Amino acid sequence: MKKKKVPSLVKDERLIKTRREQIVKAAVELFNRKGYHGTTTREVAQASGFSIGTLYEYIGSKEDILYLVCDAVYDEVVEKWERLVDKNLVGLERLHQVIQSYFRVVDDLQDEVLVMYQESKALSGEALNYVLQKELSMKVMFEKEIRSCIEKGLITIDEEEISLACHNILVAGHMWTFRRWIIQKEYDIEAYCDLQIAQLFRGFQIKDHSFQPARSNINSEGR
Amino acid sequence: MKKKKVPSLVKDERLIKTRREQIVKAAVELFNRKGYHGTTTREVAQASGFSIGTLYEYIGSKEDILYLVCDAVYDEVVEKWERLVDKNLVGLERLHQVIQSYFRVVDDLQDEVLVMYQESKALSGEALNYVLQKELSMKVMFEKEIRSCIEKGLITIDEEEISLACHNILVAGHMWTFRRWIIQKEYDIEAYCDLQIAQLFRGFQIKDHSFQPARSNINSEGR
DNA sequence: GGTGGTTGATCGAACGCTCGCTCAGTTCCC
DNA sequence: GGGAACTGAGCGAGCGTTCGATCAACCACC
Repeated sequence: MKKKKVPSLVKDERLIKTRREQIVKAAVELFNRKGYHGTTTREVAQASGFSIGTLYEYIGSKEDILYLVCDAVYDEVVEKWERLVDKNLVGLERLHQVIQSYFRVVDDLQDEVLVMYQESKALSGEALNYVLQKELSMKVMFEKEIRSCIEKGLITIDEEEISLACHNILVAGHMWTFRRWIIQKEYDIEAYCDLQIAQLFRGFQIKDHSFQPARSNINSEGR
Repeated sequence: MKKKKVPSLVKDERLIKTRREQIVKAAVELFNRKGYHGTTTREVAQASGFSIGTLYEYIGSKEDILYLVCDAVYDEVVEKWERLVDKNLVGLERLHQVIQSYFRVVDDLQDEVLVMYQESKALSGEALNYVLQKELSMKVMFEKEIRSCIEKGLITIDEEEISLACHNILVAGHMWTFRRWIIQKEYDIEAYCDLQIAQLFRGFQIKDHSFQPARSNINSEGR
């Protein structure tokens, strides 16, 4: 018995993963359009391409869907974000590009980001904390970049303003998706990004006089 | 027949108003805590102090409650706001104080503001547009103040940045309520207000060199 | 002052419906 | 032919909403 396929006691792990990805994908679109509470499990099932019964083979409850969505979305955002950041950059150029990448990912994954920020509050207990923690960790990423610039002597900024600056970046991204009918009519993402970063950088006393935040151009690798 | 009381064909208007205020007050608290979809009409009735049957004497549907809430909240915010603004101020001091007043009202009416921003999207059609229009008009108030300062030659700011600046103020207020569990741990409202205004004003080229945005102190009339 | 009638405010059981979720049965594929 | 994958009718709970019953206040009339 060399390769006797073990009759798995559990269901095929890969299938579970695939099915859950289908569910998440359908759910993101629905939650984005109708909200978590406004979406029924039947709708999720139908949009995923199977019956309500099958849906419940892969999830335990409706809230599980939201949890899967938030979890996946966060990972997707962070992963895409990290892929966009140019590892060769240092100093202010790097800080600039990290923020720029964040805005671009937010624009690229609008539906996902909106759900992550808006619907996660419907989660309860553990799951809610878990997701909010993930959100916080994005803020920490910005904080690290800013502190790195401070340590290198590139900028000066009041200690109490660091955290607020990071909040403002996060929220600026969130708002791009949240009230799109207002902002997105006036700006495209690159203009929005440039203006927000310019505003943010005015809060830094910049010591590196050679630094000039370049206007955005489409030089990032494709999405 | 001097004072013959006319048997009113319609219900007592004043009673309707009072009852609706009761309903709105209870609903704000519930919507804030559990969201619109997460709140039942029975809960609203009980929290308002009467039965489900009576509730429906004063509203037409559940969505009516949300509409009443959004409408009332907006008016309350604007009214309190206008009362806080010192009419004697002009120029940059006035702009500064208008923004400061906005933050103070937002802090004072946290629950209401959060519901206004977060739950209004559950409205449909006309009602949604109506509320969004009211929201937009708050932004316009800031815009007017900024343009007034520009016309007076007090500040210079890129035309395309004006709208974004106003938008950022609104969002900063929203953020104060939306992520209160994290932000309000780090700052009190006055510190938050000072820092946000400082950040905003860095975006203006200030021509009036005598202007020094005073640190907040509790000099406004009591709430 | 007592009485019967009218009115408007309030109540809560009940209705019809939709929801999240289950499970006995079917289909599909190795 | 056996088990994994899938189905959808059906369940009970809970939802928004309705409506006939109840109650207190008031008025006209004797």
